[in-house]
Amino acid sequence: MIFEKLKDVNESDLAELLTDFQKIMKRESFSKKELLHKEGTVCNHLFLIEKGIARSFYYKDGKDITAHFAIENGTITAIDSFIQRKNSRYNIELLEDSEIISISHQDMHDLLQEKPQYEKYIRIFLEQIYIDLAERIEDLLFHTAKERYDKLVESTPNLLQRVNLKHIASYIGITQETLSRIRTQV
Amino acid sequence: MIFEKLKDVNESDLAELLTDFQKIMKRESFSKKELLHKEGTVCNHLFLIEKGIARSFYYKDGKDITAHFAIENGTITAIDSFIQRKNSRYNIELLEDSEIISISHQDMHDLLQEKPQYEKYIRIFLEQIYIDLAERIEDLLFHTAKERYDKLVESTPNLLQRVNLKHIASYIGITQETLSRIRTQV
DNA sequence: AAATCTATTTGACAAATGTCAAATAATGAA
DNA sequence: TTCATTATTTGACATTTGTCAAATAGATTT
Repeated sequence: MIFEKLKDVNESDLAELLTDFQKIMKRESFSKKELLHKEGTVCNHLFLIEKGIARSFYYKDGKDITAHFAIENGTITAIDSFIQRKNSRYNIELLEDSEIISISHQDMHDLLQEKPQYEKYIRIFLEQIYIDLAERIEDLLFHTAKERYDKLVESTPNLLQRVNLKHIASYIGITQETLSRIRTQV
Repeated sequence: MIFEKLKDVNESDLAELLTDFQKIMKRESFSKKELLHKEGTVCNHLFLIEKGIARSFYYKDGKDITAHFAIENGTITAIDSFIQRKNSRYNIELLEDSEIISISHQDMHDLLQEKPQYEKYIRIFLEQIYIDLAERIEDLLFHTAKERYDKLVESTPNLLQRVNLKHIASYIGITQETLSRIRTQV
């Protein structure tokens, strides 16, 4: 299932939506370290990870900060830019050789114009990612670095094997050294 | 303008939407300290603040944590519960005597069934609040407590005069004592 | 395998923030 | 106004996390 966030919606409606979305999806292979999106430009695509792993990141005081990871069946884009049509501060980078499906903003916009009944699913998608984000805020506010780390490991067990420690560290808002120390604690 | 987040959309479309939404809006007066929503129940309303101020909060290890403030023209709900139709961890409390407009989930659902063209506006609304939330995450991750405080003061200057320090402190993720010290620094 | 590059860990110390208790200030009720 | 309650500030100290430098471990290339 590609639109992971829509998995609970009515299946027959969804089938039609998928058919229409298939038409505007473009599948492509990319190598590790390639950028799907570069900062300073408007992000015109929503990416679905079919195989592989991607992260969005940006630079804060010269430091590379991971904002989001996406693995198989997940989605990623420079969300602020994709929504607001303004230049993005984010880069999107592949951390493994990957198979990526991309949907252009324009195509999606056109499809929604043509079939406004799909707005509902976009709305549901947004609701889901909003909830995810709200949970992340709670996490940052009310859990220690160790708790955040444990929670991430639990929710995405094999992320650690696939991603550098420094990316995990910046994602949970701590330095690499602190994360290293946390891991060795019993 | 009540739907603050929709202010950039096409005005003629919006006028019709507003007319329809007016029909499902209920205006009510509440006193300071009243709860618009109580934790442990499903939140069935979206609230618009016409006059006054509200906050959503919950308890973490016995401590009262503010998740969100809403002042005039803003919206508030127990968003996780409103979206997912499950019991909420949040309470919504009024911090002043207030005039509140409420929209029931059911009425909104029915209206969207009847006029699916409005889905688009809900989508835009969600996009906007998603961006707000994403900014809040960046804020928490990459700004010091003092920077977060200054930013809040700048974005909502009179919040301080209207809200207890402890609520501001928990909102920006620090203790009341730390906030008190931050404020006296030059 | 050796050399090189990259990732992770460790040490020593500094800075930021938290905790708990108490003092002071502000507010609201009698 | 006075008293009682609530809000804010301050002090002393503990804990968490950051910074910078160096050491070690692991991976990749030759």
